[in-house]
Amino acid sequence: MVEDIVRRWGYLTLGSRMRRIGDLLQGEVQQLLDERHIPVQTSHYTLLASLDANGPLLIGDLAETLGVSQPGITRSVAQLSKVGLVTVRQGKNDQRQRVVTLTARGQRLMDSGREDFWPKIENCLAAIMAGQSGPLLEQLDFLEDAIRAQSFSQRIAKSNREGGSG
Amino acid sequence: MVEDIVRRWGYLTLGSRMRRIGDLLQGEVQQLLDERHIPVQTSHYTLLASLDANGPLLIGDLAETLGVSQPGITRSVAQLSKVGLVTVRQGKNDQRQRVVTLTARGQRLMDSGREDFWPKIENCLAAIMAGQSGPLLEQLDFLEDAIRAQSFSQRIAKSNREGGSG
DNA sequence: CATTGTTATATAACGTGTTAAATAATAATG
DNA sequence: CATTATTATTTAACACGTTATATAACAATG
Repeated sequence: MVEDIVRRWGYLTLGSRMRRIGDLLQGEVQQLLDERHIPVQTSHYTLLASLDANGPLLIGDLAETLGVSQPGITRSVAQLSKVGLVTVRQGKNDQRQRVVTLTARGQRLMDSGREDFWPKIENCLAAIMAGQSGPLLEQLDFLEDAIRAQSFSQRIAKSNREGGSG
Repeated sequence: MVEDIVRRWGYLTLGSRMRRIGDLLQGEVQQLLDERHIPVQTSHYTLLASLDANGPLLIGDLAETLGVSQPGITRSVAQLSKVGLVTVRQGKNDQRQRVVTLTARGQRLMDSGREDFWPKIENCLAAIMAGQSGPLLEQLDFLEDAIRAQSFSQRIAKSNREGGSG
């Protein structure tokens, strides 16, 4: 049996470790989006949510808000525009600028997300991590195990059966 | 001023958050590798380290150990083989298998890493995170701020000046 | 022993991030 | 006002992960 190097080596491989857990988490969220037939990639969802929170933004502002590079935003916006969730128009005073705005459909998506989808994820992770307060590496072990043990989808279904509203 | 959505939204965006910090960390390690003229990508380094720890491994074993997909390993091994850090030979009994082995040069790289490079990273992160034991999100805030405040390279240079051996 | 299934690896196609260089609008300067 | 620098965005090339599928060797079965 071969051991999981990335995990055992602690800080030395923390970078790989965090990316790996990040991927896992994004996968879980993607599954939830797919189940709800929300036609969006997890990464794009964050972009839409930023527009929902801040109103129309420039490409550069989005890059700054989301902490990714500008070319990444250009590509995401192009895809979201193609599926009709955002529109892009030129800046009024400065014609270099591109202003990205939620369409009515995009806005509806965010409205329902705010009410239903977002709290579910928030609760799910809050429940997993409740009471955890120790060294980072231990909390990461715990989180990774928990995600692999039961999907968010299952957790949410279970909490619906038990609690109703939570 | 636009706020950092990924950070403020806590658990909802934890996936993006962890990937982002993972990328940051890998970038820091990459910088250290570059400074030492170690001609390897951070991600490849883990693969080499696994071979160092476990001895020769099959492609599939590497995938399992490192927690990445098998095609990813195939590609990494091809690149490492091209730069002469590993060799690949066919399995003796089972000709489908490919056995990946460190070359002498690869082994030397790992030997020096074990003595010099790895402890530096370990110490660097241990120093940053020393005493941190609270909710995951707070520790992530702390870690991200710390990395952005001072590079690993600077931290290590500083600790060399002060402590000598640490 | 030809056929069929399984296993180990490779290849292809894609997603999504990056940096570097190109483009085009604006601002600044002689 | 022509020229040069700066800024906002796009395009291109690459890194590296994924999943789905192809290939080729091995194992099992009639």
